[in-house]
Amino acid sequence: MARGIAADDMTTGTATGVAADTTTAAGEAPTRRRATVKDVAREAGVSIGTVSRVIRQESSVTADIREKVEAAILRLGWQPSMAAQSMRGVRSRTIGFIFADIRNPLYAEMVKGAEDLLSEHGYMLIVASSDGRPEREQALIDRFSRWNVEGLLFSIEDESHPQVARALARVDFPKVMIERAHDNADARVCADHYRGTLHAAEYLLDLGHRRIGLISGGRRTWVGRSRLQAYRDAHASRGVPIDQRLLRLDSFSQSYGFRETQLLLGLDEPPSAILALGMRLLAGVLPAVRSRRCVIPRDLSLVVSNDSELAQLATPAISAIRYDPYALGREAAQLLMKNLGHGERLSGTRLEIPTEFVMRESCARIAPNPPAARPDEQQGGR
Amino acid sequence: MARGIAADDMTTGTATGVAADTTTAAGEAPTRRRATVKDVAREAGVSIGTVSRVIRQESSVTADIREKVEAAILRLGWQPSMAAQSMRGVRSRTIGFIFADIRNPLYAEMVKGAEDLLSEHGYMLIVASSDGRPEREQALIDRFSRWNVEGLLFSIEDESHPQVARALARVDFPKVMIERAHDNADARVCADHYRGTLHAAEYLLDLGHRRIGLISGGRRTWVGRSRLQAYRDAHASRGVPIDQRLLRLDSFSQSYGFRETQLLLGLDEPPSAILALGMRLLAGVLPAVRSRRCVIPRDLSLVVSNDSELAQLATPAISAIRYDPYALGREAAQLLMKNLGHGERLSGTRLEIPTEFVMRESCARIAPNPPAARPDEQQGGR
DNA sequence: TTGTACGCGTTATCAA
DNA sequence: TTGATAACGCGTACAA
Repeated sequence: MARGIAADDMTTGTATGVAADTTTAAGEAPTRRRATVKDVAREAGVSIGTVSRVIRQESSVTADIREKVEAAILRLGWQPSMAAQSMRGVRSRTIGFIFADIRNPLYAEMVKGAEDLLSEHGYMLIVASSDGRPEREQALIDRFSRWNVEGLLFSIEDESHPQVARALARVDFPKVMIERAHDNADARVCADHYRGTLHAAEYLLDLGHRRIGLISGGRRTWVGRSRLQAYRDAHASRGVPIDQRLLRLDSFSQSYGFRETQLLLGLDEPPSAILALGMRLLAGVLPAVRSRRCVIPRDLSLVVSNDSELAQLATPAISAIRYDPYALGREAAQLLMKNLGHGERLSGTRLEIPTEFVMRESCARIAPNPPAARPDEQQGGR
Repeated sequence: MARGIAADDMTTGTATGVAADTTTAAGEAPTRRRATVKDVAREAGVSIGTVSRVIRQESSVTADIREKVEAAILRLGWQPSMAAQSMRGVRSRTIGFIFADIRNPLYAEMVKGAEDLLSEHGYMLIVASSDGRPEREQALIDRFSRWNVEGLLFSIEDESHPQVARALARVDFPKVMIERAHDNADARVCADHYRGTLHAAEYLLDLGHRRIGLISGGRRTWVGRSRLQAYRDAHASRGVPIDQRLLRLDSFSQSYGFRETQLLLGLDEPPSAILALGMRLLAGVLPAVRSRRCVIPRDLSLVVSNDSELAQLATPAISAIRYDPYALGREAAQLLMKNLGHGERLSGTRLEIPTEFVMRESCARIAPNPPAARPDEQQGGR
């Protein structure tokens, strides 16, 4: 009576059969048993083999029997148990995706991209975040493996962590790294951060900037290394030396962006430009800049990565290094599907998503004279 | 020979053991079989029952045997198959979460909140997005059920969709609705949108606004209804009639925000204030406002929901109705855990997350005289 | 074309 | 304390 389900079925169907719960004498928990093939077979008056053949779309079933079975299935609301199917070697049609934090909009986009492509292939995506903790990454890999996922999309936190490497090695489904490089993966998909960063750094250098702050994270990942390398190469190509104190490479977090911006602007020789490379940094950089009554681009030029609504709509609009994370997720999933198709792995495949530089209003040319004494910068007099 | 497991074990003994693959004579696919209890039992020289007892932490196993078994497990890299365990009724320790689109940062926060709480209880969260399509919602519910999830967090798209209602009814685990109301769920957690919207609307009315545009979505959900009700009640309490043309209630999308803002501002009698209630609307509203050379708050007052970095850092900063989606996700998961604990369902529980109004610089007082002719509004006199 | 019986990898119940 | 064995729900040879 608390649950109208059984009652409803009774009145309508020929016989609810097993799916209906056995309400024990008193008003106890209405624990209802899930229907099984046997129940369906009995309900339809056939054998379990026939039921199995019906749901597996085998052609060797006569129309009327098929109808009877399908009706019974509908009546009982039966669905084959994944567990039992899985034990018989039926594929799970499921892909796992592990990354640090779903709150990073980039990952959210990638997840959506992957999910869309996978669903086109009848696959389902299950995601879990690791918080960037290697133990959790390892636990999740193991857990996914126990769930019989058929493949894994993974954005590892520390590419050189031995435990995680071992966990990756011992599972036998294809693995695609996202924005990372790893020997134990079959393929990787990354945005072209090197080129994007190179372009941005050269742009700033060519505007005359000689002290460019770099705020970013991911020291232990391919993304971090590419960006730093591009920053260095740009300086080398323009013959500009790098002041190590301008490098702040320990985190992507908003609070880190805030703190390090303040510190940079407080230096004796503050940078005249900042590269803030990491989705959430901008929301920390902007308040820090404003708190110092610093005006962009007059007092400071700024380039961020990735693009965001905030970068587009801030005043002034912030120039950004952009790429399409949705496409990245989609490509990665695509690669996984290909790998699943071939028995052999297309190992070593490496896909690169292009980056583009979106020029807005956050950068200004700087006078080539040394900023030692600046008598005229009081009110930005023309 | 096809599966070298036994052979490998023999030869290596303590070393890599079974997990290592046996590349068959030619360069064939190194298809590796997963180890099972039997393998472990054989490796450790015990029976499978003992192995099972070891991993289930039963106390009735002597220390030396336990050690032998654990060593064997480590050597073979064995993990009990979820499928087989599941068939024996072992709980999956997994919760499902269904919503429209993970790219909505609110959901991302909720997911994180739920995930954090669940992991404290040894549970794992698996999420999937429905794209707001009822068929997909239904398919996902069924799929989760087949995966033996123990509970479901769900933000249904259309509360009155019969198919989805039936899908919900036929699965027997506890279900908690997120930001929605539904008879077939055991509990619900919502933000107090009514109060938040009421406060915002009254605030605008008290500033003298008489024509307040409302842009939002979710007609078929509790959220949408609460907001509209609050909007109406605020007007009623201030004795202000509502012009139906100011109501734009068909979507939460950014593009909808852009289009409807343009349309509203193009009316013969445009609104003097806009309530944009939906996370992604602001990114559409702002450009639309700017494209009309309309200045906030001089020409238009604006209040949005939910709060965001964009609202905080835009110029001027935008007043917002705020709540904590992380807490919402966490509370919902908490409720689910409670439901799992008790055999009986704490049905009908309803939790409300408080909203607050964050006043910033996007609203201005408006003169009480009718805006029919406005000769002095050329350059914002004074 | 349909039914029967076995096995998948676990857990749990018996005996020993 | 340990070992043998019967389930669990499904897929599938094989028999009818």
